Amino acid sequence: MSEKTFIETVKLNDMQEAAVYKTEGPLLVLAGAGSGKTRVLTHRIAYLIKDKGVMPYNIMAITFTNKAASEMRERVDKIVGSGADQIWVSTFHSACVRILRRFITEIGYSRDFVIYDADDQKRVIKNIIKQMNLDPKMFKEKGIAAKISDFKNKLMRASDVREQAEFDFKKKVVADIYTEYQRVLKQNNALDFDDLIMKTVELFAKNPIILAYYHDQIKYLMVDEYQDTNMAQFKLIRQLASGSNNICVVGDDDQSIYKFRGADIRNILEFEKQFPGTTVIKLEQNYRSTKTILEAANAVIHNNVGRKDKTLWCDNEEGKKIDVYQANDAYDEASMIAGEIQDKVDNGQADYNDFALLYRTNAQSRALEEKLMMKNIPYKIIGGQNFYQRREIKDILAYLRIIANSTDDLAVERVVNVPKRGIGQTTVGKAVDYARANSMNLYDVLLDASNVSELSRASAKIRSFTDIIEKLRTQLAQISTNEDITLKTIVDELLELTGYIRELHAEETDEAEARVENISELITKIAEYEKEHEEPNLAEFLEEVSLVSDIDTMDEDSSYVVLMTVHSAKGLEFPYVFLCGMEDGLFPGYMSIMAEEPDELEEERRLAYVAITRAMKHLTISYAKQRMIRGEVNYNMVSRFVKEIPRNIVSSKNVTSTLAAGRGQGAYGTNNYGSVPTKRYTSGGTSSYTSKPKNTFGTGKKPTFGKQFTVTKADIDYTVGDRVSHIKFGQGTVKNIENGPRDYQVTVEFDDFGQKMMMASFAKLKKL
DNA sequence: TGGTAAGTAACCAAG
DNA sequence: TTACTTACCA
Repeated sequence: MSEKTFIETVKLNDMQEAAVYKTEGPLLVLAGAGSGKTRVLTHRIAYLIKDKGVMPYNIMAITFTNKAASEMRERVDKIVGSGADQIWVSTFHSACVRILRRFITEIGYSRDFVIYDADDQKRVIKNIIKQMNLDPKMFKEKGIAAKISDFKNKLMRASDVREQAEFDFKKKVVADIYTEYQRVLKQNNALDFDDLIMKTVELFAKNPIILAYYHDQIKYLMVDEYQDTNMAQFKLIRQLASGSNNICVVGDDDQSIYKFRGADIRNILEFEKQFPGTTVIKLEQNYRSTKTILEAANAVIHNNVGRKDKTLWCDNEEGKKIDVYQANDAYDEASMIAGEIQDKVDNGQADYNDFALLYRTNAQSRALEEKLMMKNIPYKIIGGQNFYQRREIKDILAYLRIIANSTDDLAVERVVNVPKRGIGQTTVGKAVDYARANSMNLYDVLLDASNVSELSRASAKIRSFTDIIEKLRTQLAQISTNEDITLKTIVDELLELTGYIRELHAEETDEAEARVENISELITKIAEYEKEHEEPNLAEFLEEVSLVSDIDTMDEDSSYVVLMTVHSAKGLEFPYVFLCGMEDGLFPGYMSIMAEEPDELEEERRLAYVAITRAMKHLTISYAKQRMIRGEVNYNMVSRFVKEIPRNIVSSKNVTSTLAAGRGQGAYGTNNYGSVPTKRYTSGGTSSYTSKPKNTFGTGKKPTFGKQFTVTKADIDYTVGDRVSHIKFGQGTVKNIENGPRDYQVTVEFDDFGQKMMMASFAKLKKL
């Protein structure tokens, strides 16, 4: 760290600076929440390029989401001006795809492989279980999929599992399923997510020359969110770093929250052992949150035993106390939150995108969504079901996959009878059997159906399917020569030939209409892709799509409240955070309370720590006295994590509403709180009980279709005086339309709900 | 073969 | 509560 010519250093503190200048050799940066680790990474890259003269393409940075990757690239770009596009910034998965697309033939796969998601995996496993005549009660596809994933994260092949199983019957069967699973994937020319990492490690292990090629390229390697890497990822990093030994990892053991999917905290705790000569730098100054929020976070996380000792501090203002609300049920909780948001926005204190609603489980989004919709607050739900996992989208993509890759049997199985064309289970079963018996691809069997006696009766129907595929394939082949044909026109044609949209319209339900909208969104995405790429390529599009996570679609510039799980929120920050459903049994989850190992509870506590530290200005915590879970009403106590927050920085309140009123006493001051805990764990046992279903106060309405609401200026086809319908409020008459800065403000007099003012793009009004 | 009714398992988190 | 599977009939 000799020369400090770098302009930006003025903005960095000593520790951050040290991390930026320590470019050679292994470096472990233990970066507490909000301590500016992204800033360190971006400045480090900028320093390498500007001051050390390192070529951008000699730098690689690995992140967990595409969003983090593109942000990093943007920020580096701002500092260095140009060349940032040549830095290899990507997620583990896309980096591996890129490597495998080039070299996977070396380990016996074909370069045009497709990527199977969780849904595809389950289908494959389900087929195998059926085919092996196993008891589906004992072998559930989800459980098996999780096991296989675990094995792969530990780089164990099926043969390794089998060896290890010895006389363990069940494990042996699992090994057999795993073996067959790999065979099917290979036959379908497919890799699953875990394969992407594992096969890359395998490739490098088998082929030092290829690894050397990457060593030549990657002189400086950086890894973000290192605490969440699993064993396979660790091996990969070690392989890549073994060339230059310039490896910098950034992470925080207190924010390790992905143990359940194989993350191994030892990767960060034992980094120094794995990379001798490591420099360790701790970033403990928080720039994100108020003193109050930080104090709460520290108080909570200090109850964990297995952690590297450190304490975050900050120079920021004291800030307001943390609000803790007791609500009667999830609907009260949601109303309270929606009300608070609306107040702050109306006062001009905040914009919608300053708010995040965080919860432990995706199911909690329902009540919140409903109340937000009631109040016309624009929102976006992140996670749960990803856009590309929706049924209609997967159907269309399956067609595209077949067109692009005829060996993808799974895709064929999925849509051969979608929309219905009279090809039933029996027929598909026969075709699958025939294909297996003759080691053919399913699609080739279908093509030849008229010559297969078992299929002759259905051959006309099968023909109607293969004709579509063949026609589209011909078009795809002409895509580069005939300028009238584009990916978009192929999809249009696909929808036309299959009648997919017509079917949906015929249903005449809101849900079907939402699906139609999703499909048009998909078409838009395809068109965008084509615009962005010189030589659009269907396989490449499918690949991009399969690696998109839901968080990648979040857009800070749009004005909406975001709803997501605490897991999804890792790495993000928001001025105002609502942490909902803080009840023992929900957060921490029932399973972790019951677990014998304290590890599980500690992971939940880290999760709570992550949640609290997302907040910049103010944190509101809420819990409900009763909550409906799976049709049963649960009565839970306030979360033990809330009790771990010092009382003097908490302001507890009761949510009063027509429903809660009269139900008596105070929020968490009186009934549930007990004494301020100073000891590690509060008294054991379960603090929640469940009653049989009884009358619920909920409205019984369900606003949730696939579609979500984002704010882009809408095209509106109605004017003042028109009759319109709203998804929730029913019919009404348009009273006024104002052209606002971002969107049209529409005032509608609803027949049943009175006058409402709403944003056009959000309200999705339909002209009648 | 496909539609509907009844039955049942699932909600813990994600790429 | 909801989504998905199984059972039975047209």
